[in-house]
Amino acid sequence: MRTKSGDKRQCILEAAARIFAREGFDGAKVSSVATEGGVATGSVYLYFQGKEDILDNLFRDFWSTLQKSMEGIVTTEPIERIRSQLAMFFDSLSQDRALACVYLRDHHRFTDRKPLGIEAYEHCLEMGVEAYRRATSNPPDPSHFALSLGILFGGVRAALEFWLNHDDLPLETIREHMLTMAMAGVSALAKEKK
Amino acid sequence: MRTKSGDKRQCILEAAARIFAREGFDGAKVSSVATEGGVATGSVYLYFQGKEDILDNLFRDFWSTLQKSMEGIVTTEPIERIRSQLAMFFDSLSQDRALACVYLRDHHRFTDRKPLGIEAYEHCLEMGVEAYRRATSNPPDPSHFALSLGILFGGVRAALEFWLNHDDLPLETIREHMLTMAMAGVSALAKEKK
Amino acid sequence: MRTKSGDKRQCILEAAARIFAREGFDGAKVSSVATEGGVATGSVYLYFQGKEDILDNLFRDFWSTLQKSMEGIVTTEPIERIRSQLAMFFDSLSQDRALACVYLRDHHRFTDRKPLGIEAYEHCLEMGVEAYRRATSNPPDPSHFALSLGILFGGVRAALEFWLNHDDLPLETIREHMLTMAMAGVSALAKEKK
Amino acid sequence: MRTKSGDKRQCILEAAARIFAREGFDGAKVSSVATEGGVATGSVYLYFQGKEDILDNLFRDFWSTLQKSMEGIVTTEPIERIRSQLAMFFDSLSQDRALACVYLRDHHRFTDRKPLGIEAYEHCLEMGVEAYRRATSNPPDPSHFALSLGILFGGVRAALEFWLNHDDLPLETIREHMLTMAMAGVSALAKEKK
DNA sequence: CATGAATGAGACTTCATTCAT
DNA sequence: AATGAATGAAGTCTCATTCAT
Repeated sequence: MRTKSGDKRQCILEAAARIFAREGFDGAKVSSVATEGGVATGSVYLYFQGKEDILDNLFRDFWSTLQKSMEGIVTTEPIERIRSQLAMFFDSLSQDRALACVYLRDHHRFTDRKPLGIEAYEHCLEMGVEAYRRATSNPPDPSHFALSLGILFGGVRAALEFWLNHDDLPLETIREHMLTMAMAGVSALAKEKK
Repeated sequence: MRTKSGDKRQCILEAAARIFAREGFDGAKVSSVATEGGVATGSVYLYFQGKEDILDNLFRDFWSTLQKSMEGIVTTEPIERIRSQLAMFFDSLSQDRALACVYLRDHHRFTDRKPLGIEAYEHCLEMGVEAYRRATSNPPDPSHFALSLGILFGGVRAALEFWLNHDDLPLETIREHMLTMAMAGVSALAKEKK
Repeated sequence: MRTKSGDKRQCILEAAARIFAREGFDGAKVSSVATEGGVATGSVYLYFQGKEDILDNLFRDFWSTLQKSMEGIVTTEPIERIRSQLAMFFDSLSQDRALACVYLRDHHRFTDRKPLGIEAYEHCLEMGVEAYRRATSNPPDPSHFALSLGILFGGVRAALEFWLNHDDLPLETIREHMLTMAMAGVSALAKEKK
Repeated sequence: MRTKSGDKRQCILEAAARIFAREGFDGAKVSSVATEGGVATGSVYLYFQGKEDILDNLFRDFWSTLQKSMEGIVTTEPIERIRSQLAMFFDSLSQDRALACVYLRDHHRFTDRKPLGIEAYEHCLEMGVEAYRRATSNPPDPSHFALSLGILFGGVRAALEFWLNHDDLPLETIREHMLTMAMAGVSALAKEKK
């Protein structure tokens, strides 16, 4: 209860990110989250349905923010759009170490269980696919798009993992490195498809 | 005297892979693993120290096998070696759906806690770095190598995840797609470094 | 908010004494203690670290009480002090059948593992040794004191065991009998030392 | 299987004494006993009904031996007989540290559960009571005898406990000390009764 | 007789969730 | 709304005993 009740929800969310990052979702105790958030255990259940719901909200908020950012991309040049999207995904996570940690470790949790998951997530995916579709002038095969995107984002995630586990390279370097590789991959496909 | 059948150990290991794949490591019950393996709960502890030890062994075996395969690569051409390594990694996992599932979800478990983890794993990493070093003729910066490799393998993992979650693309297609993108990334870096 | 009632702690402690008395420490189930105490199993762990901690607290409380009683002894006559101490030890235990039972059976548990155990226990010992020292005017040999005291208390314990196992003699009789024998032993030594 | 099969039983018994002494009866694993005895786990069950039966046999053998010794006492002088009996009890146990340890810690186990316990034990008790009866010329009150004997043996046990836990006094000293105190107690009662 | 792998019941403990205050 | 004590279901691991060899 360190601030006015309005952002207690936020406190819990942030505390959860830190605790989940440190202990893993399964290893985290609701009571630890509460303590870290300066709140009583029971209060957590005033704002969330349960432990799982906290994680869902963490992800929902993340994708929501990301969606808004993505919608701000102005370039219409497809390749450039993809690049921006990857960069934004990278930047969103690299801004919050704890969240990144949780996302990289546990994102399968919401991916797996909810094929029809979070709305914002779906939107982001669509934007990605859309950009991808236009980057290649070929007959659309949605599966291929999804696969390519998946691989690209896999690369971004790996870059972020590297960032979390090593201290020897500056964030900016990692980012550029990743983008270089990713865009090379995109180009390769764009060319191949022709 | 009944002899400790090595085959029972294997049963447990395989059962564990299936159960871990379905329930996640934390969600999996040792008793479920035992049942799935056609063994009494207590027997699990004859072959493994505990739940965690099963996972470790699963990974150890995986890397061990992979290491042997990798050592069989004959090409000396660096780029070609990298390609082979990525392919082998992909192939090892795509051969065993359950194991792939576990690996993709929980590999951070052994990565995180044991920087100096499994020997075979270290060897594989070294081979990767070595190939990478020779693929670029520049002054060696180990960090960059590790980063690049990490990104590449992140891509492979993502491709495998796609395979696990979708049924619409044949494995072979996914594999080629992934390799194309990965090798494009490698080339881009090789060129850039010059 | 329900407040951690100190009375619940006491309930558990008393229940534990009864259960430990009946089943022995190793044979006792935490769940039985909880049930006997009218509490949920998990609640036991709100008040105690674990099963062992309950026993420790049982003993700690016992020695604590005994220490306070002993400090109330006013006689300065050494022989009389010893008599009072033995009587008090006897009386403390004979007041609580269950505790006596536990003590007589399991006191080695805390004696063995904690040479530097409970503070109150140490104090009681010191008081005993001190009285003993003054009862004999000879050059002090701490080991002999400890041995003599040990034997005396062994006798008290045996008397209490008799009380627990037989119903044919009134407590008071047992007490006097024991004190008579004990004090005879003390006198014999006091004389011998001259 | 370190010796010819005949004394395998004895091996197990001795191993059990050592293990029980170290770990306590409840803490001891049958498999540890087997290992310590140079025997397979299963073999233990060829010679004994189960864990408990080993303890029973340990005690049975002890009392059996003691009984034989006691029957060899020649003095007819009652006081002297009591002294000899106490001494014999002390000597029997002080000859085998492990057994003493077990006896002192766990003798309640067979005392408690078997009021009509081991035959040899009963005989020893009778001999004690008989000597005691004759040491006092009063109308017999069996309960008093049993109580007095109990107290005396409690003293002996305490002396042995001291011996096990301290190294600073020679066994002989402890023995004499104990006997002096015990006999003083006996005399006191003999006198009082008149 | 001997072996020791296999069994499975059962114990301790944890922790998500509830609810009295 | 807030609290945190209380709950009790459930999971990991142990170990006495059995039994196939």
